[in-house]
Amino acid sequence: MNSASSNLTNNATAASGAVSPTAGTPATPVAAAASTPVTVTAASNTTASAVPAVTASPTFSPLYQQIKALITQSLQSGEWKPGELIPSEVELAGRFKVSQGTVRKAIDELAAENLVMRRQGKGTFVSTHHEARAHFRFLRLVPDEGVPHYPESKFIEVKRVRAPADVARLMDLKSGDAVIFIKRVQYFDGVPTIVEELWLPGLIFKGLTAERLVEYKGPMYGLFETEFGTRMIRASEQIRAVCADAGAAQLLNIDLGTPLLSSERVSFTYGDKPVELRRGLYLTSRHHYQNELS
Amino acid sequence: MNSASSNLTNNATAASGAVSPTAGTPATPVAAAASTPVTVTAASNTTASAVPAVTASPTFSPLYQQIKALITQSLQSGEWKPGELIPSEVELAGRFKVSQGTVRKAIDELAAENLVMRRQGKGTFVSTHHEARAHFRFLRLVPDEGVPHYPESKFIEVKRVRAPADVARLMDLKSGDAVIFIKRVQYFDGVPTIVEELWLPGLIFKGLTAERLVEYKGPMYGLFETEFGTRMIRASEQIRAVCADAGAAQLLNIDLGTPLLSSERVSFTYGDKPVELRRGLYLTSRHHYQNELS
DNA sequence: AAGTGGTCTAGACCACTTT
DNA sequence: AAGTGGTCTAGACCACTTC
Repeated sequence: MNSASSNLTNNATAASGAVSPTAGTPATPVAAAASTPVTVTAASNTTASAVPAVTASPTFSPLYQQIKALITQSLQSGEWKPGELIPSEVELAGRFKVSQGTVRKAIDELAAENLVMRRQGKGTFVSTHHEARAHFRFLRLVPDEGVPHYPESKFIEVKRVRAPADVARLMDLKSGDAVIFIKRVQYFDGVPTIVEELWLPGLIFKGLTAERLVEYKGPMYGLFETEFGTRMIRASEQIRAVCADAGAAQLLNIDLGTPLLSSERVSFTYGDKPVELRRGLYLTSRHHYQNELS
Repeated sequence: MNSASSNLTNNATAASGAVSPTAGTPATPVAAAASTPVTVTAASNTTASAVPAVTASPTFSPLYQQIKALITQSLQSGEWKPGELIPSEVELAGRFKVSQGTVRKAIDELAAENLVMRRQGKGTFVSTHHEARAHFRFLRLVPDEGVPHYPESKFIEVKRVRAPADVARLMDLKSGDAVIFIKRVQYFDGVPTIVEELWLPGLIFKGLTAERLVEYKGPMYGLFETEFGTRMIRASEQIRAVCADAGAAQLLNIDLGTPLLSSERVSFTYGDKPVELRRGLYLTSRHHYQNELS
């Protein structure tokens, strides 16, 4: 069932008749018959751009954006789980009482944001981090020669701690909040290449243990997605060049002072909520960070 | 005038009548009345994916992709120059004898690739590197604190040389071909932060002098675009961490061995043709490389 | 054959900019 | 008022997958 407040505002007063000409009147309520036909002013936008403080224009948003927000809600709530098939365009069009073209445009954007994947003839699927193609979306380190492949992990440390001030600030927590700290080394063909430290909100990742991490093969984001219902959507990364300190030098088996690529990355889930801070040091003597600019 | 061979193949035999049911028959030839109505099999794709050697399926491509290719040709040929307004969607639809929706979808993709920019109420404009928003598309180095702004350039060296083997390979030239070599340092607030070396094909950039570079204010890509008719479309970048050698240390006024971000970037113009190799060393003590992953 | 996404059309109206 | 891009609809057919 679609939760309460979901009234679509058609600010484009559709083409062919039947719709009352009064602007702002919903074409028809969504799903569930009884629902107060109040004009929605972009309030159902969980994902979208922050709502400007007060006043400002009524913030009209096109129908397809409202549909997109509704679909996103269903993704976030787990109504359709990662890897699963979502309802067809025609069915969604019927459910939302809009044309298929409008649903299509909504899904087009979701597909562009990698939240869903379309497959002609089969349907539209919820994206998942359990796929070869998703593995390298956030890991851009590739070997100078040979084909990219996923590294092996060795966990150094996993513990619950109180969030230091800088970590808390980046993750939108309060200083001292419980967080899970993970430190690991990753190996390409047996060569230690990445040492990274992760912080995760304790509230969300309660029950995450070293044992669970070790026994799980594959990308951590896959584990997070299936075990903790938290899917990483996008990330923001800051890259620098630094010198290896004693700790990194030992773990990566390199000389003190070797130049390393430093990456500080904050990952976000639905609603632009930060749910991971990751600080990595990359050895780039046989690998490089690959970026496509456009 | 649209050059010869531009016949659209409508492999979707449009909806409402008038079109002969024979598959492969063009809906109607494009522009210029007289043109041999021959079935085109994606031959007019200059930009697109390489045409598979021989045989293989007839390589159908949707109408909007063919329109996109035609528009791209006009952009490349300079029929519409950077910063200029291109014909309206309705006009293009009329010219190509397709519906406005089809032109729209073609332009949508061009806009997504930053080749054109749409402005509601005004029209669609050819993108240009002479814009504030374009300045940071390829330069991702931003200050740790304060607002980003464009650096000042000081040119160290500008000369014609023969392409070394590695440069030639990356730029799709023959070893020994004439190239223009440029070395410069860039300053943020007076602090030397970037030292970079560029190689450009001598054939295209004939007449590029140190004097012209020095007197020109603004991003080099702007100069290349207006003076040499070569517009950079996308780039591929490899990033590493390295130690400052004697030359870099002197130019950046830092200690020998200071860690620097190394970027090797190949930029491409229309038709995925490489037209610039740029090797930069970035001092990241007060700046960082900003990347958004999604 | 039926269902799904993908393409194409034609026409309507909205939001925005300029005349 | 006229022109441009932006949204929305309804219906047709194509390409692909599955039954």
